[in-house]
Amino acid sequence: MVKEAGREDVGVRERVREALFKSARELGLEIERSRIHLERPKELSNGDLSSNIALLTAGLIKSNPLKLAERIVENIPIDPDFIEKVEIAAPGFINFYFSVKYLRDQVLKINRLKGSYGDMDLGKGKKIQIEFVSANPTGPLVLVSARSAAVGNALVNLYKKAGFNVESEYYLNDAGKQVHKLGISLMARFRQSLGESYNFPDDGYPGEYLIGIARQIPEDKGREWLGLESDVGVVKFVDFALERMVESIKKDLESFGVSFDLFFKESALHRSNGEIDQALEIMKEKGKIYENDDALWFRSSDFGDEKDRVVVRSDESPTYFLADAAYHLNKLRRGYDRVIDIFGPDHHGHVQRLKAASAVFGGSKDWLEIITVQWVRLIEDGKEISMSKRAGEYITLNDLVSDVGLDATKFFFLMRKNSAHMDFDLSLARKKSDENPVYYVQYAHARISSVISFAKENNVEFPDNWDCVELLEEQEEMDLIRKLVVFPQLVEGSVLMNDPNRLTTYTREIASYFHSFYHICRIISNDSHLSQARLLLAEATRIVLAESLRLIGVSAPLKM
RNA sequence: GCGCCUGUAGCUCAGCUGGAUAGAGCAACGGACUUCUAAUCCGUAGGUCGCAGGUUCGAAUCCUGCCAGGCGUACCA
Repeated sequence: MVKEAGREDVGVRERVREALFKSARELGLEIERSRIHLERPKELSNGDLSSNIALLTAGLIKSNPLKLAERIVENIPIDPDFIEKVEIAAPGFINFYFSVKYLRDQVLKINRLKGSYGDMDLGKGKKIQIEFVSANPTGPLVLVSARSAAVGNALVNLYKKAGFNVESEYYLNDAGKQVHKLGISLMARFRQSLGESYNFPDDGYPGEYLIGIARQIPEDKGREWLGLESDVGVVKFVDFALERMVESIKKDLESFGVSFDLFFKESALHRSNGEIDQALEIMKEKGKIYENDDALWFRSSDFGDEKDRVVVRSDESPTYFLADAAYHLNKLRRGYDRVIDIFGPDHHGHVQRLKAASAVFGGSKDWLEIITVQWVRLIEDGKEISMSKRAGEYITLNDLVSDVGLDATKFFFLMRKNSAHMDFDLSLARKKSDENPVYYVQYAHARISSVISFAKENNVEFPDNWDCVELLEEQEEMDLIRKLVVFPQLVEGSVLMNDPNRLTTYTREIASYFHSFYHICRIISNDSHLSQARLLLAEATRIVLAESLRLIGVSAPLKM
């Protein structure tokens, strides 16, 4: 029932599209429904929805677009309670205006549906997995990972709202050379902690966090590990380091408000006759493997990759790529209808080869979608903060959150589209003032909450009879409602584009429209019916704002 | 060299997958609080949408070629 209502909102375009389609067909115009494009004009004076159907088709029947538009409009079957006015504008647009009744009804609908407003069934329960962050557990989470975390988390929320059955996952690279280096680095730190003058390995991880972890190793244990044969001993250090690193990454993500259904360990794929072997076997069966220079190569270039990729090295060890391919074989077997990977920019070279592997394993063309989130630069007082991962000097997720706060961090990351390189302005994010867009939006929510409690104190209650919305007629009221009713489309659009940034922009617009309304229209006044009507509108705004913020993972404070 | 991303107001960025007069925030300037939160509102100013072609009724958006920046281009992950 609730879902139906949400779908109907997205179906607004569908209703208009259908009317256009029927009218056009009456005129003998054969046009595919899907080609009838409806958009929201920038200028309110151009209506709430606009169609370019006449412009598109006039050429086909050698007619003037304006005249054709007129004919289409003449006998268009549309409910006047829904669309009040249909106008034609040069050079041939057909503009639709929502009726005032329709808009007022939406205020009531939002009040009725509350947080479920905008829920929809786009996904039809399809099972979809979103994998993100997946940073190597060889150090604390850095800025790009933080950005991926913010984006991934928001997408999980959005897909759920859109009716998908979503699982979130973190792929843990707990095998391979980098992890080995981590162990060696920890061993070095441990030796140093014993007072040995031990040279730290050149290609080790020099960050201070390993010094801290080294201190946690009980001295007798550590000495025992050093006494073991070097291969076996290093593994002890690897395991210790991994356990602590994973623990701290999980903790950091949790305090960032991001959780995962599963942390999938790469090592699970490496067991004998495990998925890595099977993945290779399938590639061989499909004839996509050949040998060269003692190594095994995968013909990813058959699928649009720049060149073929090594899957088994000449020393017979599997590459990272083969493990990653095997991981996707595993995902495929788990029966997801779709899988989304969120990559950092340093991994974009992997996109084609992974898609190639998925195709070989039998995944359909759209089964695997890869989103690339771009780099983040930190700016302070107008200058870039330089970081060196090599030297172990960098700002972590934790540093950032404790500096500017949880909400500002997420909000800032989600203000940009994924594919845009972003400058994170620390000085601005830090400011708890009107200059900071997060507080602008949160302030609107706090303000509404405050008005609602003020209303209660003054015995203005939410009405049982909702007829009072008929008193809503001011320009600011209508403009605000028009903004609110777009919410379901925003949810849908964010999902289709795999980018939550629109929603963030939207929260700023809602806040702005509300503030204007607030200044022009006194909410709690001597007119009790009008007060109730405006209270309903304020509450509807609060609901949409709170739900939008929830989706992007930002809190909606009652007071500020 | 090749591939991916980016180039829009002084700064940071939107621009709804081709629409109508290109929009916000910050910074600048001028106004608005004895009444529900001034962390707010209203107004002014600010543009060759990197450059050049092309596609069409119509281009910031699509195509081609340049220019600039970032990243990738390992039998590392």
